[in-house]
Amino acid sequence: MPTWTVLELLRKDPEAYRAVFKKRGMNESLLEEALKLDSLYLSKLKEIEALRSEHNKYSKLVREAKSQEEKTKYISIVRELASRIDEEEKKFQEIKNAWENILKKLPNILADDVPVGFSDEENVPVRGWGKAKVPSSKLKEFYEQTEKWGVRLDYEVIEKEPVPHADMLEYVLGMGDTQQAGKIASSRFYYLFDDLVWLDFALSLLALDMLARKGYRLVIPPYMIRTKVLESALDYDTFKDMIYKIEDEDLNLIGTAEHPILALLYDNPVREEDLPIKLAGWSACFRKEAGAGNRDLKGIFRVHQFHKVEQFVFAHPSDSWGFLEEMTRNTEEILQALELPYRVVKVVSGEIGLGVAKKYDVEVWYPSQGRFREIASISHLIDWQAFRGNLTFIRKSDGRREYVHTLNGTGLPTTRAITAILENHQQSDGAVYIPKALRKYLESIPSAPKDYIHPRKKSAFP
RNA sequence: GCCGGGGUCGCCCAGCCUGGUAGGGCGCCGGCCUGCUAAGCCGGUGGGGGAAACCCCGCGCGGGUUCAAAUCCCGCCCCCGGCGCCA
Repeated sequence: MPTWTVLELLRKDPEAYRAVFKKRGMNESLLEEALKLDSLYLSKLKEIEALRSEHNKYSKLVREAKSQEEKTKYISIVRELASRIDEEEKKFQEIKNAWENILKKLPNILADDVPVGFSDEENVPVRGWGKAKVPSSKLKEFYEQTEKWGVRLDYEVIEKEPVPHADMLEYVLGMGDTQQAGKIASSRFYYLFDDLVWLDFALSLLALDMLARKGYRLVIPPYMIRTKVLESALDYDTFKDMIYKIEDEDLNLIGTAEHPILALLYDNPVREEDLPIKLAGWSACFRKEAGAGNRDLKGIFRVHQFHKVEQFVFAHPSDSWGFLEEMTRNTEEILQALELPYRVVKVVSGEIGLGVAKKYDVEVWYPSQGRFREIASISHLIDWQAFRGNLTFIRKSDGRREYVHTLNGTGLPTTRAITAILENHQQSDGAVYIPKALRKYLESIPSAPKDYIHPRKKSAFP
């Protein structure tokens, strides 16, 4: 395999790597074990190679032997060696498996400017945008999530309590049904109706169009992938309870387009001059949301199935960092087009994810909750995923392989964007304002709403 | 699902029948030569270990036979063609 940042650091500067464990709040016994296993692996590897070398030497002599007598002699030596190699290889295979397993558990390095901390509340806001509607009862909370950190957002104090998105959806607009969906599927599923269907499409179109105009290639990926491919994308042990698996087949429903897009280069090297490869994917996403408990059970904020536009970049190691900023800006521009007030936070070392070197979350203001909620997340994985999935490019100078860098980021998750719109763009008469940037995607559709989504006239069904 | 053909280095292909150092072409990189954007010639171009010499591994994946497997045998995956079935 080409040089992997993590393995290189483990071998050349274990103490620097230990600092990563400390920052992430990880148990260092994993590091000790990795160091021990790696040196055991290397010494056993050399031992076996020496034996195999002997074996090859005598095997060659068998072929070149002049007499039958000589031949018989060499064959018996080779036989002897073969059985020793067999024995040693069994032991080595165990070591190798353990070695590979532990490599897959190792955390990525961290960027120098990742804040050290172990809870979401320590995430560091870096900037904000928009004009937030803040209920007078939530002013203190708003301050604590913005100006306290030196991040300024315009705001307007509202006296009337905002309607939570779930109530907007089901009772004010009458365009969602989570009760019946719960009955026929389970909680966290939903029916969306009428104008919200158009809104869902329009949101996808807006995000795809903005990214396509920035040079991102559009893609609809497979919605199911093999387990070993998924393992290359993430720390499978941690995530396996979150993933829907197809019965009797080695297929998993994707939780995000990130994974099948990443797999475009799975065992499929590209040429150096093809980098960077920038993609904007659209897919349905399926998530068990195990461990979410009772959080966000109402409405469609946290659901098992939704549509999402995803940004993905395969980058050259020499210039990958700029894309983290570029992709974050892209997300911000989409939210600005939707006129949604948001803040960007740098995620702390303890919450960043095993494979991630640096991550920004983008959070939209929810007036009824008095807090910013995550709508997007942009991560730089360096060569962590590339190592697992063997994602390489062929160096032009010498034809050798090198790992690509991968970055992924939310473009726009549509159902969550709908909740943000229902919260931020609700009017006193129950209608919902449609941001101007979305309108051109609705204009060509005669039955679609154009400037406002109005509550549905009551009828018996649903 | 059945029958047949196929999967070999970034791409195209040979080698398989008859087991014994994986070869050619294209592309790319470097060098040489010739002064002219060309052609020609030489070398390099899968992975690992090693300071290096060099050694080990690698022919879709996994097993087996053998002193020795790209090559023979078994299972699986994928691609192409034909047949069947079909929202």
